[in-house]
Amino acid sequence: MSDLPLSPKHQHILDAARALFMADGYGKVSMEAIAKQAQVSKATLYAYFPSKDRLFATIVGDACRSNAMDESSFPETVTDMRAALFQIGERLLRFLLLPTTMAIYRVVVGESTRFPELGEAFMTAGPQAFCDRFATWLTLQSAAGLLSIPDAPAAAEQFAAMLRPLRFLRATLGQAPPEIDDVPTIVNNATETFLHRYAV
Amino acid sequence: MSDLPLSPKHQHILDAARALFMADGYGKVSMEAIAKQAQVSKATLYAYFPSKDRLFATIVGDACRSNAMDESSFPETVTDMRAALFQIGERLLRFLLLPTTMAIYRVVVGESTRFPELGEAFMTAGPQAFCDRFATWLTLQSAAGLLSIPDAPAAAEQFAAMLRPLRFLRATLGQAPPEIDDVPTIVNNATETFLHRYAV
DNA sequence: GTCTATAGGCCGATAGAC
DNA sequence: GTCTATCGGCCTATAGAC
Repeated sequence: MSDLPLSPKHQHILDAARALFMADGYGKVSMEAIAKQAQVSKATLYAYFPSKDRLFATIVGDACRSNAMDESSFPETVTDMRAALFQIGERLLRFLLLPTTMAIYRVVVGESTRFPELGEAFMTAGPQAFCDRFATWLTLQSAAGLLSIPDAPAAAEQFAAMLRPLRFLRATLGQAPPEIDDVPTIVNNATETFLHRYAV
Repeated sequence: MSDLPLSPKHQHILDAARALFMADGYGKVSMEAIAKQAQVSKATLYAYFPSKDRLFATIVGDACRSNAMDESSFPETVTDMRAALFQIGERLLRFLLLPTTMAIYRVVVGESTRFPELGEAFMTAGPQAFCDRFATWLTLQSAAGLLSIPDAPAAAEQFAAMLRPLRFLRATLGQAPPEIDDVPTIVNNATETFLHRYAV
């Protein structure tokens, strides 16, 4: 949230902790490993962060708040609705498949019992924020006569959900190659189904 | 897999370990806690299972293989396609929302970096198995002229995906009440969209 | 502020009595 | 087979020197 300039050491610690926590979760990472990665001693580490819990919550909470799907992801003027939906879907799916995004999801799900507040921060800043913006955009298109949508939030969620087939779940579990070559196929299929339901 | 009769003590250990692992994941649960819960000593625990890793993998692997969505979930003769799809979807969604199912998913996702083989077992026995059966069923309906589906596996995945909107994600993160009253709404919406796309 | 060194505790796993 | 008792190690967190 705050963009105060942090000392280089502070930043190094944050970077090291982020890398390790995102790769291995909470339990597998020790404060000793973080100190080593950040090239400081454990005592210095504890001078900056009062506990492992706090450091973890800070890292993951911040990561949740850095969302790449803001308002600029939705075109203002639409001439070709199919192309517009495809563009939105492709951008979202590529964002969801980023290693960073997948890592955050894995960590939040895995530690949701230990840190329930992270689940809330993740939902609010991530999926919920996207669907809210998308639903607003859909309502505008519907009002402009370009779509016929009775329940915009539900429609937004359906579209987003269709971008996560088995292939996506496999990536979540770390079983898919990093480069996904069938993104267009998935997005096309979602767009097609969406338009069959909600086109005018 | 094997249905050999296990000794009561063996079963008690499995039950205790399952309850604890499913509730708190791998790292938070100690062998001491499992022994205490099963009312045996740690030494006895280690007489039955060689290590914590093995015990965990056994528990989660077995849980993945106990899948509630088998062939009987798909009606053989269909008179009302909308009703048939609704029935399949409702059964799947209610299964997905079971505390046990959610717990398995959380644990598998959270420990997928430590135990990659669990992710594979989960996918194969769970989502992949369902989508395979569902795609087969869809192909039959398509051949019978009741649906028009170019790509049955993709259609099956789309339908399953539409059953997991934000509300479902919230449940995954432990933020939703156990009783979900809007299951019919979600399933209805998915069925409707699916039929708009794939009805004859 | 930053280090080395260590306290203090919990955990996984085992030895040995019964 | 089952127990009690304990080892060895790693962890979080801190004290004290510089």
